[in-house]
Amino acid sequence: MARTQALTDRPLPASDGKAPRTDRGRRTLRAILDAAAGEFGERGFHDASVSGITRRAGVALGSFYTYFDSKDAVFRALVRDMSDQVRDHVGPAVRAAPDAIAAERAGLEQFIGFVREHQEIYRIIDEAEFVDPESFRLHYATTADRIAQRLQAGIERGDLRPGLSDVHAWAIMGMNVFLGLRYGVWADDRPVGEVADTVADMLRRGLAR
Amino acid sequence: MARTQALTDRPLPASDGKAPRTDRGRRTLRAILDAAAGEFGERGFHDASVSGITRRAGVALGSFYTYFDSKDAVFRALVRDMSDQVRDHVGPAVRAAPDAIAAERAGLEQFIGFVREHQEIYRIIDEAEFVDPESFRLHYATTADRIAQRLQAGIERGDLRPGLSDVHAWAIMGMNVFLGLRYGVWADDRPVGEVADTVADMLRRGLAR
DNA sequence: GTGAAACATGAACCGGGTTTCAACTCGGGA
DNA sequence: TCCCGAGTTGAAACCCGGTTCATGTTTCAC
Repeated sequence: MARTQALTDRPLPASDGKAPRTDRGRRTLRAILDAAAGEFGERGFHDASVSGITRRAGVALGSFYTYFDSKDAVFRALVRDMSDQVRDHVGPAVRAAPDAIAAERAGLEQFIGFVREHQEIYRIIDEAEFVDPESFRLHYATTADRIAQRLQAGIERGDLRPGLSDVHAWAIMGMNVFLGLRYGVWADDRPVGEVADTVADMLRRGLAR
Repeated sequence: MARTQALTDRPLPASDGKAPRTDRGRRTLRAILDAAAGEFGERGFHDASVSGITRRAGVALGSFYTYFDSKDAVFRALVRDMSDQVRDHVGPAVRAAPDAIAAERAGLEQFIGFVREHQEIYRIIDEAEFVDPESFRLHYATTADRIAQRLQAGIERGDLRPGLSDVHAWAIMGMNVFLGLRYGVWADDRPVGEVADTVADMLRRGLAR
């Protein structure tokens, strides 16, 4: 359950008015967040317990409430944090791609790779549909939006045919999410590159004979 | 929250050894299942309560335990039931399609249509990822399998190019699920047929210029 | 060095929801 | 008509985890 610090240096996501003011406090908050990712990832929101989080973090139960208002609040913080991590991990490779199809290929490849390192993101982001619908919506709406912008850029560069819409963006996102689940979380019986190649080929030429 | 009886006449899904033996019992079980679909669909698994289900069903709390061993058990029964309903609703149109791309188009069209009538399906099947992972896995694995079989048939008929694999099947399923969420549940700002046409075109020719 | 603010602790409180159960009613076969 | 198993009832036992809070400890600016 390795946790990488996100690339950009955001303030640590505590509840309003509960941001730590000393290094000691920042360390404790970090420990709680990492523990929460583990606890929620393994047991799901409902079976996860605040005392389980603090036990993993090696702090007292009460310390949790120094930084978060509730169990919901830490979950919300985690969802935003993971959403940002995905974006930061996928972005660079996408921007470095030579053309639009290659960009989508790179996006998928990076995404599945990220998922293999952070299998808990499915349990956390998907469960947000029930625990924190706002964050869930936001995550997918902005992701689809980024894809739509890339498609638009591809059209303008002449890589892609005109007339692509948000429907295409949502289709691509859906593919990526399910391929990540199947080949990143459930099993790794195919190399990431092979899956990405297959999809890139499908996006380029379609399936017809 | 209309509920259609599934096409095939399966025994009503009670817990083991708790199947009703009289008509009166079958009516009560049916009422509990329908109420459960409404309750879980509106409030999600953990906010839903057994007393909420029995209140909706108009039966006493204790009657619930005549038919189900636990809150988990009724949820499990519901997931399988909805999974079967989707299959039964989408199947006929897919089989009637003239070629492989048309079949996928029809499948998506039917699916989004079904979702618009049964928005609770996402709350129930998606939440199964946490409440009943076995059913969740089963639902998506068998769905992907059916798509893979259709692709294979399409290849043999000469509609599709050879070399399509389970990756393509999972990609298509992912597209469908997310398009159903976006254009079936979140908003209906595009006609179902338009979404289906867009995807069919994408599957046929790809996105490249 | 000192004091005040930040931080840490964990027992106890508390509410809510699942499950049990013993008493009761219903309905259909003989 | 009578009988008995199937079905119904809802109060209460039971369980469990989120949250609070009074007390003790650490940090750091001055």
